[in-house]
Amino acid sequence: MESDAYQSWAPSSLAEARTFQVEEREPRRSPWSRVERYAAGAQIAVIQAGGSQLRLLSGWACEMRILPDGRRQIFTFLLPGDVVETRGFESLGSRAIVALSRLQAVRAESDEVPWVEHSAQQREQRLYDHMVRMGQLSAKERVIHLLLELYDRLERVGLVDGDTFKVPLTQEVFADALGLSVVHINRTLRCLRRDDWVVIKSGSVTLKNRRKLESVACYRTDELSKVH
Amino acid sequence: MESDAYQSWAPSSLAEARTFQVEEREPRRSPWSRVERYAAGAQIAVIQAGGSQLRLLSGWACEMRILPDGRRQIFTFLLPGDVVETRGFESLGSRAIVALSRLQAVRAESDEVPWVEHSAQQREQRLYDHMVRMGQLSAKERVIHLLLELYDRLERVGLVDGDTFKVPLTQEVFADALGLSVVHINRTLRCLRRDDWVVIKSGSVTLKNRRKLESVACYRTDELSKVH
DNA sequence: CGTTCACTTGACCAACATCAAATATGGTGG
DNA sequence: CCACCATATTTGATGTTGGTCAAGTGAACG
Repeated sequence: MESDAYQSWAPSSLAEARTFQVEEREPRRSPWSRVERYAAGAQIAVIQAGGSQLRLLSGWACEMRILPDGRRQIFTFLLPGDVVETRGFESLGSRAIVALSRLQAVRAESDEVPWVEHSAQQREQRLYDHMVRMGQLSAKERVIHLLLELYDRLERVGLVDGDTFKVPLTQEVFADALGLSVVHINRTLRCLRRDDWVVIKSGSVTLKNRRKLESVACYRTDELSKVH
Repeated sequence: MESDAYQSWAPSSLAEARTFQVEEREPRRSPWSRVERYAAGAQIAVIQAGGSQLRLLSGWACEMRILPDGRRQIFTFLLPGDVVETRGFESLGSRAIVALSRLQAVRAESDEVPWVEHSAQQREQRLYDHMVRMGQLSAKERVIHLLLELYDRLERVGLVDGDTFKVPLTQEVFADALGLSVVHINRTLRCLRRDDWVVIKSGSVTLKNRRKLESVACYRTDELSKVH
């Protein structure tokens, strides 16, 4: 299951990406009858008024909010296999779900209910982890902690190759997620590279010595994620 | 409906407050048949294994996590009228619910289901707001933003007197909630007092000029909260 | 090849943390 | 009512983290 080529995300275009674009769905070889496709930067949640749920097949998205003065906060990342919660979005766009790369998704079927619920639980768990990151961890810890989470989640759906995985995120997206400036994200990454803890190269991340990283960042593999 | 006298919260005792204490329930004049009582610092969630829900009658609690190195993150405050979520706590204590003052609570009845769900939605909304606070706002903004949230929530249950309300929180609790040091919380409060924006005196908070505070802190009154 | 966007780096500064100590404040027993 | 204790608040001095501004590099794309 190869994911789509990652496409860069123009942050300037994102702010006014109120117009979503659904590309033509074409059957292809995918076993899914109704695959929906979205372009990077597309806002994909608001259209789901009916309260139905989408499951991501490939590509990344995020939940975010934009403040009146332009500051952005990313709440969580949505990865292949995740179910996109679209309930509750009637309550005025305090959150938006935005594609971070090209995306494929399908409607969740009724026989997937347990999976959908499990996904929702994990998502809530991630919100708490993310709050700890931003409230208690230093910049270096935050980056490592987030990378470990991404590793674990991608590993679970078979998207990790050894200790390396693809991350279609610009440093600006990292900054908006972790509550840091782009410049400081950059310096932090350089540090991690210098100490040979994490190798980041054009969308590819390699975690050396996972154990050490876990203890440095107070990362605790979440029990819930092992269910199922 | 006068709330209980607030009791101070000993942070040191909190960490090891694994033992909850349920005081004797006495009928008193309260109209509730089965009122449960908790002392300040008591951990109240873990005992609810059945997945039933408690509704707070008086007193404050919080959801929090303690990191292995002792750092604490408070996720949200639970106020009178709120429903304490106790589902999902089987998933190993990644969160604890702790009383911040003396507390009274009752089991939620089955005819309260819509209210319970509404409370859960609001709680989720608060988690997002809190992430924005910690990720994007400055110290001054964070404090104001939080105080505005508390004001709105207390106002909804009739616990605001004019522009003044009681807050049974130490500055350390504020610090743990907002991801700041106690010292800096203190200095920030002094600033707010100096500029005559907020008056804080022994557990009482008065917000002068709410409009200005809202715009300073990027506070947006949440539409969801007006439902019901 | 010029444009755009992401990444990188340096210089500088503001926000916030840390350490230490002094000063309330509230609850207690006498 | 007072003295005492523990905890909370306040303040100063000082250091660190991370933000801002600005400029430059590099890579992708038409």
